[in-house]
Amino acid sequence: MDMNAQQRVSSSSEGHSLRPEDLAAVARLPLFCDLSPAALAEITVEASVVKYARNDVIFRQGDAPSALRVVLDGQVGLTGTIADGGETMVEILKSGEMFIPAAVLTEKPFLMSAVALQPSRILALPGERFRRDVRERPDLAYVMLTSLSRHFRTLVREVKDLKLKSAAQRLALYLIGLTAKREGSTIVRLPHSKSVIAARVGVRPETLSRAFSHLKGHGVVVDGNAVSIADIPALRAYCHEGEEII
Amino acid sequence: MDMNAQQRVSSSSEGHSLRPEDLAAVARLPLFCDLSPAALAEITVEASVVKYARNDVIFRQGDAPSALRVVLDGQVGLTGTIADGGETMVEILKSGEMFIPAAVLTEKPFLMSAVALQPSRILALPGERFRRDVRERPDLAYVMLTSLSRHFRTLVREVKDLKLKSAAQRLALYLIGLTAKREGSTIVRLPHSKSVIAARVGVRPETLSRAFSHLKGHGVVVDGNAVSIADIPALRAYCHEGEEII
DNA sequence: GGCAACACTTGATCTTGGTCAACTGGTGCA
DNA sequence: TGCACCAGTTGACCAAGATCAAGTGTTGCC
Repeated sequence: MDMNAQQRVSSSSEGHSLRPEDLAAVARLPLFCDLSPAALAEITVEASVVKYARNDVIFRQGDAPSALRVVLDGQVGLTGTIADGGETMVEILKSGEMFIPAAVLTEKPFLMSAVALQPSRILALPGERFRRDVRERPDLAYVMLTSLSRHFRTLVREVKDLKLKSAAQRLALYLIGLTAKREGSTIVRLPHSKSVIAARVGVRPETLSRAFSHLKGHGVVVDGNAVSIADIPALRAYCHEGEEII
Repeated sequence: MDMNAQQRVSSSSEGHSLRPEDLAAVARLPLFCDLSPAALAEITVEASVVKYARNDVIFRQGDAPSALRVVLDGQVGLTGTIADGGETMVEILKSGEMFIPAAVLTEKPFLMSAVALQPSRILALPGERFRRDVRERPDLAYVMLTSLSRHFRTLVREVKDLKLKSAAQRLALYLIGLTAKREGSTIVRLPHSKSVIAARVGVRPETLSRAFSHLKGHGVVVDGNAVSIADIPALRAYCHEGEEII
């Protein structure tokens, strides 16, 4: 919750702004790896990298979007807030993920605040420049379009899950997401504190606790932040996933 | 629920496919009005217009996306379904709105089914062709990107509302949306049956009824499908809208 | 070591919205 | 005219999740 312990690491004064190792890291991002090195260099001319400590606020809901951001290292949470004190985690981002492209492209105020959930390094692509690049570089526009399309579909799934599924089912889906493509039985490590996960799943921490104990009946055993899942397909079936299409 | 009473009105056999008046209608869409007439003609070469009767299914959740679609006339509902019988309306579209761009661009199965809520005329832009056009025409990619960005933000708002607001507040937001930009007091006509609105807001019809009577205490009076709102800013305040940023 | 702070859990109770059922009024149709 | 059907409302009850409160570790700090 404390503001602005962040630290600009590399900035845009002379020539190219990013340190070579940062540029290399950016080139490896799934997001930008389809772009030519030349295009990438162009796009990142005015970019900078900023470090944030845990719990630093990166921007606040309502702010004007100044830059498109990409998580280079760490974790970022996007939280929606409401006047009466309600708050929820809309999304949690990890390394390699871009955030708030829609706000930057539409030049509308942020709908969410961003907080560093872990010490993080964030790439910032200034909005004005980025919008110009998108207008002038078809390759960038295309990459953005496919990325935003994929992202859009995760949000549609989110809306459906919120309207149609129980807290325990949403938690199970979250856990399945953590297992990535593994099948059969697995042990996963929870990448966040349980209260963060609760906000992400859309329940209170108390309810998350109860949802976990409910999932015991479906082969999910929790020990601290290690979760073992006995039978992923069974868990998937429990939340009706895979019957409708992924 | 009955399938395929639809009727192809103009198709893609010889030369240009659309009737001139359809092409003119397409050119007027907010979506495409920034494109040059030449570009538009190109893009719509393989397009067709299909008519659907009320309750016709346009496509089903899980189907492979064959074409990007645009509502020329009528209303279309996008519903998400779950194996155990649960169903919800994720979105309702009216004339001039495009749907399922994300599924077409990513070539992934539909996450929702589409149903004509009213007799409708739907423009279909075949997927293969459309994807090629997007790749080859920067102007089209750019238009799609801004449109999808705007759309994305409405979904983010939806997620926040579902997580943070009560049924009555979501109904109030829906009503405010109907009033568009009007201020002060207004009377609006509900554009759908109440059961459709209930699914859209994310509650049962019974709960919608009760939410309406709850809103009486906030200056909302319902008579059939005419709704009078005494004080829009007050209603907005009731659902904490405008305090957080729109 | 001892104590405060925090994260999480568990239990009791309350609120919201869902479920089931009965009823009303309109609409279409025989 | 009368009847079946559908959309919507209302009431009684139920269930999921929130809230409030107390308790258990664990961590970090003096």
